[in-house]
Amino acid sequence: MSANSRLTIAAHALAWIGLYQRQGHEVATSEQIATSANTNPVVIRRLLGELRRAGLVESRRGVGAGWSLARELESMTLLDVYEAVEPGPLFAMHRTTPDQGCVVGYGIQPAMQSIYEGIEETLRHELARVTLENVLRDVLAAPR
Amino acid sequence: MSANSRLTIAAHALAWIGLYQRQGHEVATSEQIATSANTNPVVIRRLLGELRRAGLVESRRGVGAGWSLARELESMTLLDVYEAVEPGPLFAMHRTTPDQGCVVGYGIQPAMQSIYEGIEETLRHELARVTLENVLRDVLAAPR
DNA sequence: GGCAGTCGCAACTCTAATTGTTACGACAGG
DNA sequence: CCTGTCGTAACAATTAGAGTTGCGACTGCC
Repeated sequence: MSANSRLTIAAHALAWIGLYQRQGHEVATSEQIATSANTNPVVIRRLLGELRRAGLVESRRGVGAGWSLARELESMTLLDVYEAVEPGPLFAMHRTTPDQGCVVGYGIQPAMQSIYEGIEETLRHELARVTLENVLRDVLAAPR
Repeated sequence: MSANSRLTIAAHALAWIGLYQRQGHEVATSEQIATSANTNPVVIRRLLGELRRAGLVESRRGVGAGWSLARELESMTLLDVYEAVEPGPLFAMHRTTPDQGCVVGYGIQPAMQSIYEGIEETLRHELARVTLENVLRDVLAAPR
């Protein structure tokens, strides 16, 4: 599983913007964030675009353009970020419909679906317990 | 996320073998299971091979060959299956190392790592609560 | 009004993982 | 020896994500 660093990069970007603003700057550019995350500015803009749609950040255009937080880091959780950047469910069903003439083939999808839903609900709960403020604090607490 | 139906297919196969054995048969072939799951027998053999390494199933070769359960369905949980068939962690880090000269780039990976570990631990707990016997019961309970 | 810096977005390539397919040797019972 | 099935390797097909390039849109400043 998981060739999927979207949540990590999104948290990185938010922590970076938050810290930068606390240092007195108004906006951060996708270029600066991309340098810190060691990736391409367009990748950052795409992710931040999804976060903007979710109401977590804002962007300005024109000269002195860039990104800023739409809310305090304390009020954002990893669940907000997860829902903004992760499209699909955690576990997938069969990619082709199983044999509906077989008892197992017929019943397996509803069975797994409801099991998976319960698990994803628990995952959401866990993600909701971590705020981006927590993340930034942990980041700054790393020993040098 | 998730172009990943391995856990689903593995659970399907185990439920199928379990039910087939309860109907009095000794072994199930990868061909039969593949028909029920609507996929290729080699895909099933590969998955069951991983489950065999984990001690969940056994295989016979020669004439009358096939697969059978190594333990009762009640004693297998989705966690056993998950660990047998899913290689990596749920969430990935950056694919390239972030800028170690930046405070955020330096601290983000340990921070996210420890958060993710806690979340995966919770996920494991949830998966361990569901036995394959539960799955088979749910499968058979599907309304026709 | 023109210039410069940055976002917005589309289109494309590159890479990696999973799945599907084909092929063939190994094995065991009749 | 023949047959059916596993074991496994090799390769193609599919998909998702990440990376790149290009260019129009926007806005503050000169």
